[in-house]
Amino acid sequence: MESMTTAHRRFKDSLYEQFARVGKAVAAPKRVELLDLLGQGSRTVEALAGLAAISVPNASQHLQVLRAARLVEARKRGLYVEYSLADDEVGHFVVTLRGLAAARLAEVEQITRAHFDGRGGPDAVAGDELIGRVRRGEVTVLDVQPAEEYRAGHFPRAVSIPIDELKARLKELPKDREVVAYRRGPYCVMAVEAVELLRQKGFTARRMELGVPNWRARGWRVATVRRGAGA
Amino acid sequence: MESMTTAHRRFKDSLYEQFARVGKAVAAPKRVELLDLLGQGSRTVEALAGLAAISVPNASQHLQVLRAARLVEARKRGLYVEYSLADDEVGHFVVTLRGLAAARLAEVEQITRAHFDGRGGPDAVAGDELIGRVRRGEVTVLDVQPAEEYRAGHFPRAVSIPIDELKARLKELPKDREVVAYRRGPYCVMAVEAVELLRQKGFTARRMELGVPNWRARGWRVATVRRGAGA
DNA sequence: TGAATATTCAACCGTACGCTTGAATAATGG
DNA sequence: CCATTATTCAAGCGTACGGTTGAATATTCA
Repeated sequence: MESMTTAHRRFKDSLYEQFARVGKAVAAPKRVELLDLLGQGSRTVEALAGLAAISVPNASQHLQVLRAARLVEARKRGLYVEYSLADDEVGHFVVTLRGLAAARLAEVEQITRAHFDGRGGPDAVAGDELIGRVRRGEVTVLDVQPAEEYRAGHFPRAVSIPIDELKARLKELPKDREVVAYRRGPYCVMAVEAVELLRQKGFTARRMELGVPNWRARGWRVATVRRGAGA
Repeated sequence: MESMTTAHRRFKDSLYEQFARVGKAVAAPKRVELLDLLGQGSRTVEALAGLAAISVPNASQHLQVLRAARLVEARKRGLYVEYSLADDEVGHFVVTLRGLAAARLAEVEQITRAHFDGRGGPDAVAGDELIGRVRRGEVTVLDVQPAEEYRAGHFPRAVSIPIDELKARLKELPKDREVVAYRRGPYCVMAVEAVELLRQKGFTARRMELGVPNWRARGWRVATVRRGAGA
């Protein structure tokens, strides 16, 4: 019943060895962080080292590991070396990875909750107080979930820009209004990143406390029409 | 500009440490293979060890690593321990992982090509000879790509069953006819697995030589209608 | 109770990994 | 040409990992 020739075994072994190459690439926390940062755009080694809070040589060799796995590409620009994701698919993979971790590892929620509980919630804004300000046009609500999830239901008047497209579509957001980002679930990992990115780019940004399912639980209206945001 | 408090650093570090937990889980080739096998259904430790060609204790501790990362679950059934994927999302993640490796690592294609070139192609069937036999109803053509890719274009009269649903939907395939599976691209990793699974289950199965893009290049008709296969 | 069996535990070995440190290698600018 | 700067190379250190081997732990069945 089993056609388990040794040739077939060798074939499988070398195949899975390749698959594990990309697994190894995301086996180190700092490398995942680097991929995440690169998902927001190309950066130099020094910049990445600073953002990830590691030494420059350390960042360099992490990047070389990622390059060996073909997940990032290096391009020499003058005195600097600019690293970038090798492919959009890499970004999607990292998103999938984070999503799986968030879905399966209770620790992720626990850690995020502890962090924001400790700091009270200086950048968290309750949906209740928000809904009125949105009506008055004082604030832009940003949905950073994947487009499908947005379509399944979102905050009234929210603009949909998935987290991995945010960098490229920043110009769609008005700079003069505060931006409130949200993501599904009580621990909004993506929203945190979105807020950080927005602040880096000069926006006034906060994150929303609760996600879509919670609104439903509260009986809020959940729109299904797509609005704002072009391209 | 950077609100890089040490608290925030610690938060990020512990968060990415969690993400890397699932990275570490797929950093070993044999663990990826085990996940792949479990994607086809629950199995005992001994069965997995046999299929992956490793010792039972080795399989056991690999499975414990996967269990620590919450990717698999163990359920005691009598004298055996039955392992299974903890969630469908895990299966999707593995598919994404394989897909990324296949897309980015030329070695994957090279290895697969070398394997099937060496063995001639005993289980490979050319699309040319196939198209007539399909018309005559002598053979079932199986599209194991994700449903979206199927919708984007597929072999005439092909039945769509994504590889990760194949196990559950086997009964949709007629057992009396030969099954020819295919996947996009010249190296059909998924197709190979599908063929193996089908043969295990008593089907007569082969894989198709070329994928959708190649048909287009050859000017074949590529249908867009969904046919066959229910739920 | 006791034999049989599936799985896990525990100790061990060689290697690879992540990180640091200090020197070497490009590329730019005076 | 030399100083400067960004990056990489190279060596070293402690730890963790993948795998083997043999014993210990359940659970079933007689």
